[in-house]
Amino acid sequence: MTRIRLTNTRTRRKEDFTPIDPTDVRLYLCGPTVYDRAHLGNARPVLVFDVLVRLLRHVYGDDAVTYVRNFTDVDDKINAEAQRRKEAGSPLPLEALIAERTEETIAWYHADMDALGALRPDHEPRATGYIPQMIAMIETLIAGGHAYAAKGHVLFDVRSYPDYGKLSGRSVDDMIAGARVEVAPFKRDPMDFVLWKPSSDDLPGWDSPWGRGRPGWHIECSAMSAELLGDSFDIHGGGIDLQFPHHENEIAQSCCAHPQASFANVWLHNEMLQVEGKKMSKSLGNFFTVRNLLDQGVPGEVIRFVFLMTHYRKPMDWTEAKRQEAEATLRKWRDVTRGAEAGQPSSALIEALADDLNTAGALAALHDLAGRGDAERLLASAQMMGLLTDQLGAWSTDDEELGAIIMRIALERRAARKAGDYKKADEIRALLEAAGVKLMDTASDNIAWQRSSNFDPEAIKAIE
RNA sequence: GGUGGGUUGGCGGAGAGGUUACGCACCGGAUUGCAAAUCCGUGAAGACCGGUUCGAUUCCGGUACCCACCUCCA
Repeated sequence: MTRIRLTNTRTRRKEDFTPIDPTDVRLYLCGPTVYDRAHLGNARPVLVFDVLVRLLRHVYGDDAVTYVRNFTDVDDKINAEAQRRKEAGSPLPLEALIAERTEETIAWYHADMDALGALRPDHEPRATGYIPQMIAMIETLIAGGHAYAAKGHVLFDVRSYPDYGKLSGRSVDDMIAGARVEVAPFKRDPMDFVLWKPSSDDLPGWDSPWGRGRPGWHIECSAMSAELLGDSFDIHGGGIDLQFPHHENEIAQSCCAHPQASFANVWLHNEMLQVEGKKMSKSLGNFFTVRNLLDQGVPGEVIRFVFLMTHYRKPMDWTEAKRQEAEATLRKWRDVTRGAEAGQPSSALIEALADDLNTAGALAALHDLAGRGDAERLLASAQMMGLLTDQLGAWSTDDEELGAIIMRIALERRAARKAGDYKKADEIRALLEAAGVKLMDTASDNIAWQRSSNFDPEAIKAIE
């Protein structure tokens, strides 16, 4: 059996992966808060876990993996958007506006991640569907002396959990020293965090032993992972920015509520995304969503390829140059594999992926297969990484009408060449090239052409 | 201030204490009416300063610079 190695944030080491139950490998990925379109950075953990799940299914079997990714649909940003619509004159009640917002955002998210070739998880729980489990867990924490109610809130008592801070390598005292923490007067310790908070009448709320209120951010993941994967499961992940406080708090809640269990054995964290060397932020004007890229005509498969070029534990830079390189490589590989049947994935590829998801190394294995013209294995291996799938291939097949136009122009050029009129032949070639079509003369006299990055259908039509 | 990570050839980007990463670009050759594509081939690296070692880009320490987190954030 393939030995999978993963870098575990909890131990800060690359370790052999040993599932709790090889017939049911269980993973949890922190999913989006559904208040707006997914930005490009949101795609990174999704793609990391997508490759991981494909690898685990390959090694342990298609039915031996359970993948959970949540939707956070209780959040003040969602409430704010609903409030905005209400104030803009919507006749719907606030609860309906909130539901409307989360529903449309989830549909966008699905569409955008589908476009990147990411497999849907086995379960996509929503926080609002697990409120009773959260309340039960909070009651357990209070009973165990790890949480306390104060002024309609329930807070987790970080001093009650000696390992608090272990995941992120901080001590409670260090954090207090330098942090700008909001210190509510009813907190026993400034680092105590909210498990439950009261809701005013204009906010969504649920009845609880502490009055009408809503859960804090972190408790949902603890409750939902326990419900769907058990108190102990294999892998938990997300962006490195979630390491603290979100994952630290999840560990505190889950381990105190289930002291006999291990919670997540392996913690995987991906590094952040940059754009042209800078942090993606609204103020720098380089903030964009997955949908923005798709709408600009960047195929989802190209976006996926660019992400896979960089190891998940390193900062990844989205650049125009990479986009072009990815597109050119994919076109070449799609040409090589056109009409081929998928064979067996190469062992070099599996080994690269099994070595802490070394997707860059795996792409090198694909380059090797392409170079040797091994179309069957290239196809199977690329598909292991979610590339060269039928689902993602539409962008690389050309419009028939346009193809016919190009063919007619190319035939005219061929006639000119045959007649020895190289001046005319070269002119036609230059015109096509300016419109993004590269012509290639072949020995067999067939017409062959490729698009380049400046491909422009209107310009091509204008030539004829 | 605290914590964590990074610095590899023109660019992107991996692994490994000693043997070619790989891709793109470049250069040389084959091929071509000329190109393109393709094939063959040559170059080119590991921030800086020390240490360990027969040998370090790879391990350890220090310095510089960069980034992230500590506040909603994947």
